[in-house]
Amino acid sequence: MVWENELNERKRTILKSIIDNYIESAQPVGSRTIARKHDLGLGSATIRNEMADLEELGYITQPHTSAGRIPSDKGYRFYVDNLMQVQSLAQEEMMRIRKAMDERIEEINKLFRKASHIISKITGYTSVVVSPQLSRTRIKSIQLLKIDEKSILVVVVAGGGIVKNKLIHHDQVVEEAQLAKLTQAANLFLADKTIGQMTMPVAVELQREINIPAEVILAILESVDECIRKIETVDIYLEGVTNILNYPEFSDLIKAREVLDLLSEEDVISDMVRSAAKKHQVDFRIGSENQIDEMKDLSVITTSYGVEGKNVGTIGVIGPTRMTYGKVVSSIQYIRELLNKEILRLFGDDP
Amino acid sequence: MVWENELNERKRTILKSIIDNYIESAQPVGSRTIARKHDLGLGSATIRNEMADLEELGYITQPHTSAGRIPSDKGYRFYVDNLMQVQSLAQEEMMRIRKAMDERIEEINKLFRKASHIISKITGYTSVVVSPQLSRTRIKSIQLLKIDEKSILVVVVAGGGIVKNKLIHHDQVVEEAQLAKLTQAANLFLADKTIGQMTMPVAVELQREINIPAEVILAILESVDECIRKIETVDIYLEGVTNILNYPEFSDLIKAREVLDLLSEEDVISDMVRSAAKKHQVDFRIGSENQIDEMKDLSVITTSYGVEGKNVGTIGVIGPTRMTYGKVVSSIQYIRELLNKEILRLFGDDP
DNA sequence: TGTTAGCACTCTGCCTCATTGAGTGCTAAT
DNA sequence: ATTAGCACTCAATGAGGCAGAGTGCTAACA
Repeated sequence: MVWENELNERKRTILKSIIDNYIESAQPVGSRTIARKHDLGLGSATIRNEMADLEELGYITQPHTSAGRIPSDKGYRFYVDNLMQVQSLAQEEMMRIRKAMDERIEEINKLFRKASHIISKITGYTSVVVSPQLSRTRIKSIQLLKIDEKSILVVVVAGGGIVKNKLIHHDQVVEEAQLAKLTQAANLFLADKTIGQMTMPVAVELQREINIPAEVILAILESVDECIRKIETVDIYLEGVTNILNYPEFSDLIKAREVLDLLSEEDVISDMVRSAAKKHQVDFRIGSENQIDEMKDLSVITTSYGVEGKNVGTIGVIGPTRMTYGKVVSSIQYIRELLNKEILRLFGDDP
Repeated sequence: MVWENELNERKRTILKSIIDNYIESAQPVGSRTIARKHDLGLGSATIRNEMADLEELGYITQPHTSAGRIPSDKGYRFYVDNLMQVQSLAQEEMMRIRKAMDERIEEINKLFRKASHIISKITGYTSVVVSPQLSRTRIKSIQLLKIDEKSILVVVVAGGGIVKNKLIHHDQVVEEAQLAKLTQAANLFLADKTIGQMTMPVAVELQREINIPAEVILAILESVDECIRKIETVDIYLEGVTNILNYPEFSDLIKAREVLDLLSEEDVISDMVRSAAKKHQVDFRIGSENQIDEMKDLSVITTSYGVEGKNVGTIGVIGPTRMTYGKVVSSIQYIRELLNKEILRLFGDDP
């Protein structure tokens, strides 16, 4: 799509200057600014000519005749692919992040929230952390507990200290010993097939064997399934939504509202962030590259974290297309590493 | 504070007209408008004089010399206390609400979220539902489960189908039978005192009796306590935050941002909504009556729901001081009733 | 042939000024 | 006690003019 050699060295330098400048100032940048600031030994008129070319090729546009140029989505795309320098974090910032992440957090959801919070603080944009999707195979055990005469608690334990439960009520008599047997049966089954497959016929057989009413067994199975579904559901930790109000591109209230509304829909976010990123890579989705129309002025930067390919979640930053890409990339990478370390600590060498 | 008889009948009528008008139009209202719209058989000049009085008494203010009047917080206060008519919901709206609440929801948190959502939809403001705070006395039972050689799952069950759990890791050997004994002991204790009191000395005694290492016992106790804390923690369901952007009083981006930031802090919200409302009453906090400075342009309307005085939570609506108080009151009351019914269904006659 | 100085032109942003309209307060008449 | 009338105030609106930033084009230059 983008013809790699379409741009010679000089055009690239100029394009980079324009974008760097625009990212910083949010103002259309003109030929004189470039000529003065980064002295390339060129006069403004020359740069004007080059800019005319860049515009024709679609990398930059003019808001109106007598204004400077601003990058187009295509321009940003070329920038992140070829021109951008990853701007490493200041020592002081790294300290700050490490310090914040260092206090041992024992609950995984708090860890994610914290990570998300830090990202939004450090970048100044909106951040998303999506928890890893745990797969069905990682269920460790199932427990059934008699709470009182009429209720049974179903507990499903997965790797990484994740536990979900559901309380069910019934009006049959069920003995503790019977439950224990059923628990055993369920766990045996689990080693083998998925619980979802353990339906009617199996239930009937169990009923004969253990003598628990079929409807109770079914209710239990349903609850187990629900717990598993809950375990498989990813959580979304969104932080710093109001940050976008800081940027002039959203000083229009209508637009701002549109974006804020968008960000309050969880499914949109999870779509948004569904990263195409390969391991250890950072993925960019710039402006109109997002499917959703309301996002044409937003960019999303994502990367995935997690151990050993399985069990991966996503970190993302959402901001205006005019984003400090270089800075965000390094932030996101740094936090990914810290997050990986913490997860390894929490999940351990858990199968 | 407000001298009930400070205002004669005519002044009241005029004040009510001003406020009704202002709530609708968001424009300062002048004497002629009043004279024309609600014909009280009075000329505009008369009304002008009355308005001058009302201003002197502090019920209304002038944004600038030649503008109409707008209500002050004191004015609104008098309005909600003495003048406001509760504007009952349209048949069609009641239908809509009932329909939305009618689909049986089995999980209590989903119920709250839904209720909150409906409130914000129907009123057009931001809504909060705070879950009931369950008290320590309502803990039903404690369960300890051996998950594997190195981990124990602590489960605490409270009334109303609420269950919290925590997984702990250790590197001692603990037998299932020992755990069972400990479970028994803990539950006995629970009937009596609160778990929080079961500390070191008791732990030592138990250790001798059951022969579980003291540190494991302590870890378990700590987890139990944490679960109880979690049960006691209220959840906050906030919906429609971006609605405030619809109102002209927040068309200033700085202000809007301030408010949005405020609304994203959970503890502020829970403070905000901590209702002084007596049972079946609706409580208003208008503008500067809120302690927080950033809220001087916001009003909060709250009421409490829940069964039989115990187990109460709060419903609240947050909006500009220029709020459609009459409408909000009836919405909030209607939804409270539906919510109460649902809760009764879910919690049943649960002790 | 590539580069650049110079110039005419364009467009936005901002300032000022006048006008309009809504509303008030006061006074005098009813 | 009420109100018509009038002078006055102030915000909002829009027109006109100016300054500044930037462009495109042309012609001259190395």
